[in-house]
Amino acid sequence: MLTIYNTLIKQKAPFISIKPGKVGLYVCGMTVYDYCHVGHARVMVVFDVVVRYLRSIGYQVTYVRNITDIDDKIIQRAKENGESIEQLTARFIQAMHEDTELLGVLRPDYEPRATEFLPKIIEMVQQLLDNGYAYLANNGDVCYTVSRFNGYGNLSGKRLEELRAGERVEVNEAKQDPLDFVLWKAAKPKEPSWESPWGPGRPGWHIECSAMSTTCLGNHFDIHGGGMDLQFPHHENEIAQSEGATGESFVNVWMHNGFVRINEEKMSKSLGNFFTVREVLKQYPPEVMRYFILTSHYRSSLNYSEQNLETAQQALTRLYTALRGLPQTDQVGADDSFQHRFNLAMEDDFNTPEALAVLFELAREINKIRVPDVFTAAILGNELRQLGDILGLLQTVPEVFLQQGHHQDQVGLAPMEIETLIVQRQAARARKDWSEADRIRLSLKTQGILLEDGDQGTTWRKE
RNA sequence: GGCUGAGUGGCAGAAUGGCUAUGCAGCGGCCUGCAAAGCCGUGGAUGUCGGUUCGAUUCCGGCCUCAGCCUCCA
Repeated sequence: MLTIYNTLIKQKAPFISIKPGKVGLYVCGMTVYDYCHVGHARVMVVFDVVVRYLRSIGYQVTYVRNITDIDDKIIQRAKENGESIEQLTARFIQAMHEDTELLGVLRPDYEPRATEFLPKIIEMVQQLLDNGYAYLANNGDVCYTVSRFNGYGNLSGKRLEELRAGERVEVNEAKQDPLDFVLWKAAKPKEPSWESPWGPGRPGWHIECSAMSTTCLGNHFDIHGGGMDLQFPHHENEIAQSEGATGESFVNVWMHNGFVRINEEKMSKSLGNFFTVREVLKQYPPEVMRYFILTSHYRSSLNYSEQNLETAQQALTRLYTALRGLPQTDQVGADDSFQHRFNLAMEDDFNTPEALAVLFELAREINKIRVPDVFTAAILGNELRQLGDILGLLQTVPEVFLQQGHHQDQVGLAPMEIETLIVQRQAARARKDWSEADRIRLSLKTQGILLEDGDQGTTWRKE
């Protein structure tokens, strides 16, 4: 039985989908004005694993991950760059697709963009006005009346009085209550705008997600996900808007992933301490980054460091080493104890560190049995690949992974040259010229190439 | 200030009211021409002070420390 931690009730609970066998999942994607950083990568990878796992246990998942392509930051960045908003967002959407593809993140079933949903957004704002949850402020904005919505603060565990007591609530004279938030912003000169019953303007920050999610998945759907920082106010406001407009319950399960940290501090745009995905991928294979993300539970924080990526590389090397040189087979083993334990880990709120531990035990079993019984080892290898696939790992040809090396931009010897040296060294070994054999091995090692003499001859890999 | 979460071996990171996580690193052995990889074995941990209990790292309470949210942020 799959259990998922639900932020709404602050505990794990058995997952029961609204429609049997089907899951509607919406994840807040990116605001596209810059490259993906490691924090974005974490959201993408974590929910990719959620989708893969749900599908692996038989659910038909409709996965929606939006793109926010209109907001203050985008407008500002486009202005700074002297390019149009369309050019800017197109560029970063393209970049995001490149990054996620490298990371092995499957495309969502729908990838709606805010600017494609203006009619729906306007309709929802009108519904909120009609239902008495919103008002037209004297500056032309349409604002949400937070105090009218029962249960505001349930998701983030905040109470209205506490929020009011906070010193950091923005002051805006047009709002009846400082906590009210903007649904529709009246256009300022030279800003992009759309026609609406309240004059030209553009959507507020939260409404686009309400519009996109309910359109793609219906007014009431199963799971909504995103980073912890979206819990408040973004998701809190989404609930207020959606339920206020539709009159229906919005989402059953809210999932929030933890942050990526650097030196015990949140990685974020505003702190400027972020690494972009493409920066990191210059140094490490994408699968290493993916593995690194999955080494901690999705709700925990994940500390970004070179050392942790190194360790990830080594760990993945161990798994690929077990897979290396196994004969091809389609056979499935009779013993499914590894599979069972893997599933126990995953159904416990997607416990990927525990699931990875099972993978290593499987690898040990393969290494143990491969000499006496290579056939059984091959079957176990299949299982390892299959389980790895649920995590989006281990789908590379082992030789390719092991020989691609550490740093992608590193120029080294061509494989042909390495093979030639290996042949020369074999000859030296055959005539017991150990010093020559060791010289070749050492000279390759200084170039990051490790030679390993095995039963089947000498193989090489990069350090 | 309010609220939330966390503190596990050298590092990373799970789990658990009593029994071996796992990976990397260390140590010993096997294997190897020597290595590497692999296998076997091994050392080493639960912030702190109390409480509950036959027994707590695990449950409860205080304290300390850290992070996050309360403002744009995945």
